[in-house]
Amino acid sequence: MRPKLTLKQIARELDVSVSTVSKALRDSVEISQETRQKIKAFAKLYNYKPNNIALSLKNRKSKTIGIILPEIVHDFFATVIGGIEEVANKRGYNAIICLSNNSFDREVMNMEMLANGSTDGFILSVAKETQQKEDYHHLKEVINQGMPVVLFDRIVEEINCDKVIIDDAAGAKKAVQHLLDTGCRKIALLTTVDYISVGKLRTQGYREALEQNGVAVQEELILKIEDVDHSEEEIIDFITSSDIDAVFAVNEQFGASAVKAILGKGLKVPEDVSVIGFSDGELSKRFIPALTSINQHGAEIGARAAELLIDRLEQPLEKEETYQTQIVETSLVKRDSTRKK
Amino acid sequence: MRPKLTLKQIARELDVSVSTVSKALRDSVEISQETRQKIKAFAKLYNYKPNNIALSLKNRKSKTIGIILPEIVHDFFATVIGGIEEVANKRGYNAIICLSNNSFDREVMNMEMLANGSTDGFILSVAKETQQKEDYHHLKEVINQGMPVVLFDRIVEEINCDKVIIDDAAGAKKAVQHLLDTGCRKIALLTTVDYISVGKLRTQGYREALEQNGVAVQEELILKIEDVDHSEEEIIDFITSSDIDAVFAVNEQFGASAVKAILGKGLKVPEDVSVIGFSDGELSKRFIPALTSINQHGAEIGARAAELLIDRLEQPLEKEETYQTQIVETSLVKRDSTRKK
DNA sequence: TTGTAGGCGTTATCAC
DNA sequence: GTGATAACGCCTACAA
Repeated sequence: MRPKLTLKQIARELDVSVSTVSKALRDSVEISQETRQKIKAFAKLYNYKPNNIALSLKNRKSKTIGIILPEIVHDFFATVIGGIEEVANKRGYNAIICLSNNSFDREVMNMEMLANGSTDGFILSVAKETQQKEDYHHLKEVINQGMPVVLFDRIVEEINCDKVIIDDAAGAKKAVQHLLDTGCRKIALLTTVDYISVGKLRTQGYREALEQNGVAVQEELILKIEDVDHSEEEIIDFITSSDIDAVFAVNEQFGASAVKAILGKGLKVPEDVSVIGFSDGELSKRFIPALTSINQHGAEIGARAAELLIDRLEQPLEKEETYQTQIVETSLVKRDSTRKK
Repeated sequence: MRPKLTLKQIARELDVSVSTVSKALRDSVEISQETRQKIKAFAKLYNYKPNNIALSLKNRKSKTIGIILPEIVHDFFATVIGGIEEVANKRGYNAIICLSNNSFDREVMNMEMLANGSTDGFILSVAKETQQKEDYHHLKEVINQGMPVVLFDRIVEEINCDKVIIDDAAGAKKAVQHLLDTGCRKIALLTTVDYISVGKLRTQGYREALEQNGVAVQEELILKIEDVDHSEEEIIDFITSSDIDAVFAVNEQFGASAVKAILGKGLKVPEDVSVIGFSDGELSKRFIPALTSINQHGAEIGARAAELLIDRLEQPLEKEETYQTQIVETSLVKRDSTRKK
């Protein structure tokens, strides 16, 4: 076992000073060609790599961005990570991911841990529990210490920072409009409880689309799901007892359950009932029938969030605090769970 | 904006020395009750948190474990992360995740970055490309430097370290046996190319099950899929032109595509053709029909890997190098894509 | 051309 | 009971 090589060891080995080694490795002209060659050869031979921790401490920056996510099983978050990593790596940063599992405490813990030097800034989507409690002291704290934060997807209006969101309401409108255009009138909405920002916005888009098309909103066609773990049962009960010709679901899981409920009722998709889900992930693509859905362009969101964050990090001085909110457009992906026009 | 508080600042503020502050905060009896109180109150008031980077540098350990995964869209890896985090947090460690995206270069980059002080050890599943190239110098390097590594799922036989695997071959046998027991005889296998260790093992289990039941293996019923991105087309072509009464797929995506192909052929699942997939994720659960599958117990794998790693980290001295390979048993989850006995 | 000294934030050791 | 000093690994003015 050979422990990691340090400058000091190289110096001792080659009988020069530590600073000579340091300079030589950074190709400083102060050092003679000869010594430089010798030192670099030695370092290469023994595969010297500077210690990141020491560098972070010295430079007071880690060239690392922290990503904190509520969960990871959803394709959406997985694609966002991809987008972040691509930009981050291109710009010389590394990304480390922590999960809050939708728990407020874990979110706070993770942030505190990473904020203590491990990370130069954050990209995060807040936990469900955090949105419920409306306790954002950890975000404020970090921002206050001068670490930039970029929120995405599940954002917090009242926090002053850069944000990347999708046009949730517009996306929902697009979905419902498509249902209306293909002849549906009794459109059910499967959504989350209101404290989830995106659920709320998508619900709003649903309402607007109906109203603008002169279709009355029927409150009994709206199902707000609280307990995601038992969403399927709830959805099946709801759909079995409702008279509908379409379903708009705020995520693809709910969409899949809706199809199951409809088929279970002996009806056909899309002939009798059309279905659209939000989030265009694996499930939508692989499902039978493949689900028409609203694509959130996760990679794009991640990429923009990363650009925004790194821009902030590298801006020499914080000029006028003009935080941006970038909006990524969603798009409708037509598949087999809705009718042709 | 108020930058992070340091010991030095507290010391200056309270007009004591840095070491006094340090000791007071760690409740050293050397310091008088009075000063201790005062300092702790101040620290609390201004929310002092020690700088992790400095601590890491000083202690030469980070209390952090690095997780490197080939991808994240698969539920399997997501559940493994959950298992790791739970154990890690319970034992006072944090976990940071990096993705290789199945690229050799990214895997190496990520390891080198994390190995430079950010992490005390690794838990990883190697990238597809790495298994193909059979280049494991980065693993050897890190182990050589005294950092423990635990491999799981896609492991490398020739690397000497702790491992956590599932009984891939036995799991596959279990699946195929179930198909045989429910009357299937012409069982197709949808697998990956051989350099993927788990694909190879599952293929082996398939063969053994057939042989032990006196059913001849028909090579033309085995499809080795190279390009996962176009797996669906390939699977549909294959199934359309094959005479089969069952499909065993080495992952749930392939299983879902198989069902689509079968239905497309005008046959029924499971009446005409049964389907079993490996990995019991969201897709299997939500699919219609819900897929019978082999559960890999990802959380259990993660938990064991973390225990193994932390044990190594905390073992005072490395006694006799007796690396373990722990095997987590899979289980068959019967759903609606296979017949009842 | 090379080396010395100081500092990033922390803690352990030893001196006062 | 308190403080100065050195060290973790690295970098950079400044001195020699």
